[in-house]
Amino acid sequence: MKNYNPTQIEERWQQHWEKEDFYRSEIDQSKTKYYVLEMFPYPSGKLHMGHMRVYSIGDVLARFLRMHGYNVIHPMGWDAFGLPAENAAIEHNVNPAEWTARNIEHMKKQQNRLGVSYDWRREVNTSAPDYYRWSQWLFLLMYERGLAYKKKASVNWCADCATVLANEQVEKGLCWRCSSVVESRELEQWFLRITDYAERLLNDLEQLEDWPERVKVMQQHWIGRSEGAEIAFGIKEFPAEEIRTFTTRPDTLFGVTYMVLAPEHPLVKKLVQGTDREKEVLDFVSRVKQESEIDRTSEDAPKIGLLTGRHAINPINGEEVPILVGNYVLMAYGTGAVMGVPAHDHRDFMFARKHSLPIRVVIQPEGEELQEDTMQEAYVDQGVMVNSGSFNGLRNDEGIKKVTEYLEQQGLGHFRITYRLRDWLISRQRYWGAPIPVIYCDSCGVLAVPEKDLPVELPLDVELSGNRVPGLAQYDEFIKTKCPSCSGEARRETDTMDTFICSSWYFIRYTSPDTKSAPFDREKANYWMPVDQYIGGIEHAVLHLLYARFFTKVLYDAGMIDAQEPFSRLLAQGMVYKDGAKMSKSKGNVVTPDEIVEKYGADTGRLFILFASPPEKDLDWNDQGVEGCHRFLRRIWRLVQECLEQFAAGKGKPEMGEREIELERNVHAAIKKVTADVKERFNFNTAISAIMELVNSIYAYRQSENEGSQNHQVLSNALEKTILLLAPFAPHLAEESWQLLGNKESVHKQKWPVYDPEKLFEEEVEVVVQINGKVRGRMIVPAGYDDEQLTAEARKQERVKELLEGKNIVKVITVPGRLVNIVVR
RNA sequence: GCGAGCGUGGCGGAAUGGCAGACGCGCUAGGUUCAGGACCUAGUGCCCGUAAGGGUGUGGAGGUUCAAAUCCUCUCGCUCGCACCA
Repeated sequence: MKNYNPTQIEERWQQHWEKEDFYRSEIDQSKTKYYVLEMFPYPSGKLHMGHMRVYSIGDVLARFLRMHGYNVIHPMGWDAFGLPAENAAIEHNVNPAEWTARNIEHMKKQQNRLGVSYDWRREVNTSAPDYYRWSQWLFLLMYERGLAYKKKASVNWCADCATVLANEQVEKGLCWRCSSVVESRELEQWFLRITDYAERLLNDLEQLEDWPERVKVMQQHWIGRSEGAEIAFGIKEFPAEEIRTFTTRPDTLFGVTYMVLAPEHPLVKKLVQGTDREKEVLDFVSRVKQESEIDRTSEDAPKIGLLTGRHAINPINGEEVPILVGNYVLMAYGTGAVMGVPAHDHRDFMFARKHSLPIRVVIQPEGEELQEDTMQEAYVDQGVMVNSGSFNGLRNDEGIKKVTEYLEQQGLGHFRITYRLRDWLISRQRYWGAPIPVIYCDSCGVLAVPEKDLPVELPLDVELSGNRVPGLAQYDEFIKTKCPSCSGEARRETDTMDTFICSSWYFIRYTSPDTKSAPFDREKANYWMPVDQYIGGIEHAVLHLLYARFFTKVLYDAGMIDAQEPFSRLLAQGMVYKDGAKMSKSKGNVVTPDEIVEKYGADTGRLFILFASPPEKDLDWNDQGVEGCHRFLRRIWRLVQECLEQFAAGKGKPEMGEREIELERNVHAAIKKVTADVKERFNFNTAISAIMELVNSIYAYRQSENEGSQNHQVLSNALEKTILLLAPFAPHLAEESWQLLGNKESVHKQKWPVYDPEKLFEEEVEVVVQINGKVRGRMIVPAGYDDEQLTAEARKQERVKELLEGKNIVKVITVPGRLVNIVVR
């Protein structure tokens, strides 16, 4: 008997599949399409277990759905631009382009060794000019549609990465990549107007029924919609000016006892100019501006405020209240000015107590009387309006509406919706990215690069001395250009685009990767899109997944695509851990896909990764668990070998006895279970255990009869069905076994087996007998027994008779085929 | 603080109102092999018991139900996300 030699088998089939272009996908209107997509990787050159997990999940689905007759598209590509390539380039003294190309080549080999069924003809590489010309083209589309603009603003700056970052790329005040503290800087930068899409990005989350709730909640929170009112306060000392403030609680307007401006607020300077407050206030402002995001926004940072000496006029009652400048007010949210209502807002309360500002209760809870001087905390809940002039006695939720309506009539305010989401800052002061296709001309101003001049190519002969690749601002050749309007001398924009732009549309490019005249072919895109099943890490919940949704909506508005959402279903796969910790070099607990493939084969690795845990949960790598899966595959191998010898040696028997019927039943039960687990729940772990149980039962059958008295037909059918069920999980072993069993066509071109409900029928079933809900016995009865027959049978049981002695039966509950519960007193 | 999720043997995990612990790992015993970490068989939640059997058991406390890991209320613990957003 031949030994199971995964390396040999896997290599042979991989070559075969590659040669045959086995997994190519073409438009076929007669079939239902299914788009399976795993998030494309950054080509670091090293495949890790997280990759192996996501590809294994995607590949099982792709193979499973193909066997179901779907027209499956399953592409792969490279998120190739970005900072790490630059850093690696310096470290290894190679050009980023070369470094990236080399990594892609290597990683592709690693992926292929896993036996993943990609259609490589659709491969995309975001750093290739024929891809990024379309990223640039899409930028220009945004520009034309008024969605790309340049403005000077306070932006996030990471000194370590030497570039600015989008808000989504700052986590708790730290750079998402290198974790250094992010500073704020005033810079002129390019932005995309994602805030124009805030409402749709929020509302359409509802359509995404098959997205994990937590991802939707994260996006919801990130968009951060609040309803309220914008209210204009006058300024006593400057009658021509006003301070606009946003509040969600216009019902508390009578409770305003002060006004606070953000340090960056444009009026601050004017308010204090020439007064004795000027120096102190401006010093404070410049001090706060220097603080890092993390210091300034942490909740335990003290709330500091300074009086400006000026006064705001409350539009509802004409009251004058002091204006302060406070470090906790953010210029970027609302209007950069907050009306202080200490009685009904936690922060205002703390701030007022600290700075001895007055507190006035204007909402009274029912059955309670709040006292300003004894209150321990703000009252933020529902109540009745008091101290509020003609609004007294109104419930405060009514008051929100009534006060705003009143202000609206008076021209002093209006309803307003504010979002936490801010426009997407896309300029990057780095080399390895798609250049922003913009030209500056002294006489004509800011100009888009004409479409015919795309792509604006990156210069490839870069200087590799120093500690970073010089940005495009260092290449005179690149900068110097002609103005497309007046043909005079002009300068190119030297910033490149955020790599998240490149990954915001790659899934559409896959549908028509060779299209030369547009970013994608409309018809092809509309056939394949949207992605039916997207699989990737949760870390992109508000980065890539929000940006890609935004891009898709813009393309929809531009009439380029019919889909309004890019990803119908999303599976956020869990992380891979070992010994309870993330795999890392410093902990010495790294296991790589390469070692696993070498030692056990790809089939074993895939099987373990899918078996160890459901896909959305974290997975703890366990070497012994891998051994177990390897043993299982060997067990199948041996079974196939032994059966082949047996089939060759004799005929077996034709009769269908009890054991044969049982084996058939197990086959059909396994088909049912595996199908449901994969299709409906993505529970690959239980699907695999069902296959294991089937294999166990085949072994049991063979053990129970000597070789001559086994039914070869039943046995070989069981074996074939096992192999078909195994095919998506262990594609190489399944293919090899399938062919050994005498089949000519590939196992991966077969129809998925269908179970026969009649074969599942059991003539006799075991039924549990309970007394007062406790299991007291079991009995084997004909499957068709009804309630009465079951009850009668249960009462015949010796043990039951004993326990019923001297007891009154209150009632009997039966669940046919399952249990009888006798309730006694 | 707000939001989401989770809590089941020695371990990964099954069971979504009906036999808790499928399947796998580990462990124990026996068999087999020249030998083995290979293979086969049996056992394996905990407690009492030689056994039959009994008790107990899904973080904790209560409740609904003939029946609860599963539904409800409270509570404890852990993980993740957001966090001065006016």
